[in-house]
Amino acid sequence: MPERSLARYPQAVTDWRDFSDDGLTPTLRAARGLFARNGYHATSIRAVAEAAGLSVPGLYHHHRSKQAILGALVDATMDRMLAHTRAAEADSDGTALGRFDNVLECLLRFHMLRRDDAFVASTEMRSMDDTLLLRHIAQRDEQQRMIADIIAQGVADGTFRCGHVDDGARAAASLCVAVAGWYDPTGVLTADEVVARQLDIARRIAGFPPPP
Amino acid sequence: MPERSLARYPQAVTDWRDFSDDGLTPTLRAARGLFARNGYHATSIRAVAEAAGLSVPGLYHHHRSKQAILGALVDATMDRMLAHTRAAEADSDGTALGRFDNVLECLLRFHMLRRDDAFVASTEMRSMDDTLLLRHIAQRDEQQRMIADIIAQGVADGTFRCGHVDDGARAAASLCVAVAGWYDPTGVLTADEVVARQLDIARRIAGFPPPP
Amino acid sequence: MPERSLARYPQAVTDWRDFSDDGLTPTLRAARGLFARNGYHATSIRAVAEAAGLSVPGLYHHHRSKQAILGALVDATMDRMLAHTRAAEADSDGTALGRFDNVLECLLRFHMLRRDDAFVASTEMRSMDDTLLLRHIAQRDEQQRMIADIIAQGVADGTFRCGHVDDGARAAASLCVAVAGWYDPTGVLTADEVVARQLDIARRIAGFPPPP
Amino acid sequence: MPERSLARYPQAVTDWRDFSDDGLTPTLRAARGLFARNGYHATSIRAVAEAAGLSVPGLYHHHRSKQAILGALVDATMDRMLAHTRAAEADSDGTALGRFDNVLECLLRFHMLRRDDAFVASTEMRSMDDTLLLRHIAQRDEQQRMIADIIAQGVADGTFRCGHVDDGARAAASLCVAVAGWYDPTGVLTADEVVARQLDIARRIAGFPPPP
DNA sequence: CATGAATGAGTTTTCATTCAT
DNA sequence: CATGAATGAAAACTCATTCAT
Repeated sequence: MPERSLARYPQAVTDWRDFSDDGLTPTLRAARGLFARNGYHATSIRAVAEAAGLSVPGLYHHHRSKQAILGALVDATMDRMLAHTRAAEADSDGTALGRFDNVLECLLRFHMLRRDDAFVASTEMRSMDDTLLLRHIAQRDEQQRMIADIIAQGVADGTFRCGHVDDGARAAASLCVAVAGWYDPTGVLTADEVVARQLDIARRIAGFPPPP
Repeated sequence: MPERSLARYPQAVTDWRDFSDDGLTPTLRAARGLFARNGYHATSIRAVAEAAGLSVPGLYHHHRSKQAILGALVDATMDRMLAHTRAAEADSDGTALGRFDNVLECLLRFHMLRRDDAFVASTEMRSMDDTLLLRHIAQRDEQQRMIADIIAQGVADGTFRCGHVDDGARAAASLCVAVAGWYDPTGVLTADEVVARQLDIARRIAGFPPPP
Repeated sequence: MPERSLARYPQAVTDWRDFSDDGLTPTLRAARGLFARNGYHATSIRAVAEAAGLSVPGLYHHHRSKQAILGALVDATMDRMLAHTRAAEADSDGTALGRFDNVLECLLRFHMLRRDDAFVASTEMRSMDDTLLLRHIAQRDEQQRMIADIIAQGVADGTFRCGHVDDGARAAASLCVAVAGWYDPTGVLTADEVVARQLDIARRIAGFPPPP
Repeated sequence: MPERSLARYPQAVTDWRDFSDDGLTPTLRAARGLFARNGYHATSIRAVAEAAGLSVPGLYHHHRSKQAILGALVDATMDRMLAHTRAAEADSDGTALGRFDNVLECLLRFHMLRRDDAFVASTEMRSMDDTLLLRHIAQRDEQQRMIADIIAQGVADGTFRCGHVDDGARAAASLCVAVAGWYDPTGVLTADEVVARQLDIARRIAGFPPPP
């Protein structure tokens, strides 16, 4: 049974830094690559089937429509993102800075290592039907609320200085999302170095260290 | 003759804060709206013609292809963005902070007031043919270099503290681009308030004020 | 073994007015309903399987093709129609009017009570392959010849007055067939009342009572 | 402009016996033939286009969907049928028998000479969408009411004897409709002879001449 | 510039049917 | 018989584009 359908919530995250297994079926992997490179509407179902090594009706055996493929992809992506960032937060020391660093590092790695998945999820919002879009937005907002909560803790205890917590959280999240658009795994910088640099920027967005 | 084609470089910018006139033909205005809402590939040439109040052959009288419409739109957008940010910089007091504030405020206003234009230009890169894409990237990079130069000046004279100038410039530029994705002109905050908040975040990205 | 395949000729008819048991397998019952409502070509084999509570390969276990399903349905319908009308005739007093009334009443009840079966058989002639079509036409013609013989007897002995016996037989048969298209078992008239009214019309078609 | 779209109501009928001009566009003529021979669902839009000498998109230039083609065909058919039967009635001497003979003769000729049109309209009711079906049924019912009115007049003045006027009208109309299913213009009988025989049957259905 | 007509190549989706297990 | 997977062929329909008038 090669195309096991994804459970909505993946098994427990053991290492929140590990994104080596994408957990996707061949079909979704094929769709992800094509959607990322050409866009949803510029990708034909024929091309997806071909890339997945299936005939067109074979593909429809697994997914009832092109939109359903996008849905499965986006759901898997957002589920994984939330599951990992939650694990990262749980793995922290509980301080504002500790939580912030873990969650932001996790988000950065996710957008670097699951580049195409993340790119599709953030780029194809216009291509999602209403129910999928609502689900996606809800999870995106949940992610930002998580960051906002952390910043608020830091502002309260003096770790951060940030006038508008929600704006800061959005900017920090956007910073991570943007990484999926330019990060090149074959580039000169190591992944760790990229993470360090972007995390430094994220900290400044949150107002760390606070000026005197 | 309602559809005067755009000169490649618009007339001199008299007020870099003023984006009230988009300088677009009805056709480009129609295409912009549809491309922004539905995406390039999900927009048919017929829909553009209809929204522009033209017949299909009439539309082809003005633009030789669908791609040429995207090209004209993107070119106009990037030309205007660069022209305004250059004017904003020239209008500054020449200090690093003065140049930074003017350029970033200009970029923010551009992405807020020319929302759809900016959104299409940044979203439809995958839909651009090679020559258009190169042109677009060159102008985007020029814009980022401009910011990087300013940050570098500030780092040199102690105004900013920023370990990696290029990363900072990209993050600041991305911050502005992201605004086009969420800014709602009918929202509760005034445009000036949004600009102030985002400019504050941009300054922190550049490392201002520098911690002791 | 729920899906016993039909013998070509059903067991002897004990009561020619009784159509309570259609003698169909679940598959044929499902197909009949869908063919009647949507038509043969608008009905998918998957829909038939689902309505029959079978899997698609399970359905193919019983019938070698979609066409074979139609064939089994039409054959069963025509066999039953002929068997019942023959029984009705045999049950008569042998006079022209007695034979006519019995046969026509039987035909009318058949088209009312086996509505969908009759409707499919008469409506889907265009969907039958050559051999099935020939079989169907042969049985339909046999039915009409039966009526024509009866009318001819009545014309000969003065019971009926009908210039063109074959035309009359066809018109009488068509009258019955048409009933399957409009009869509503939930309507205000009882089945017996409908039979009486239509039989009256059929008699007039045959020229009974003859004008002086 | 080869494909003039049909006005909903054809020009005034000058000779209600004349059905030589079908007033159809080449597309509708092609569709009519294929729908009549193979049925709506068994006819592909490709086949219609080919038979009409058009490419597939060329066909869609004239009709927005396959259903719209059926609609145009059925509407034209029913409009023509009603227009001619009204003209036939108006052309009568006003007596019940005169009206009846004219209207029924007209209906018979229509179903003989516009065989395929009539056959499609009566056979493809299951393939019509709701609005088209309602329109079709309304016109069919109007036709039957016309016949019922005439029979009622004849029953009132003693010309006809018919216990249930509506049943008689339906049977008479069905008789005509059935003709489209079996009439063969190349057969041995002349059209006039067929009309005469069937009209004779129709009169008997209405109860003419009344038995003493 | 509008109208009207046209088209090759493409789109997403469904069909009847088969086969291994 | 069910499940699950598969497929060639075809379905209805749309695309960007062109051309004559």
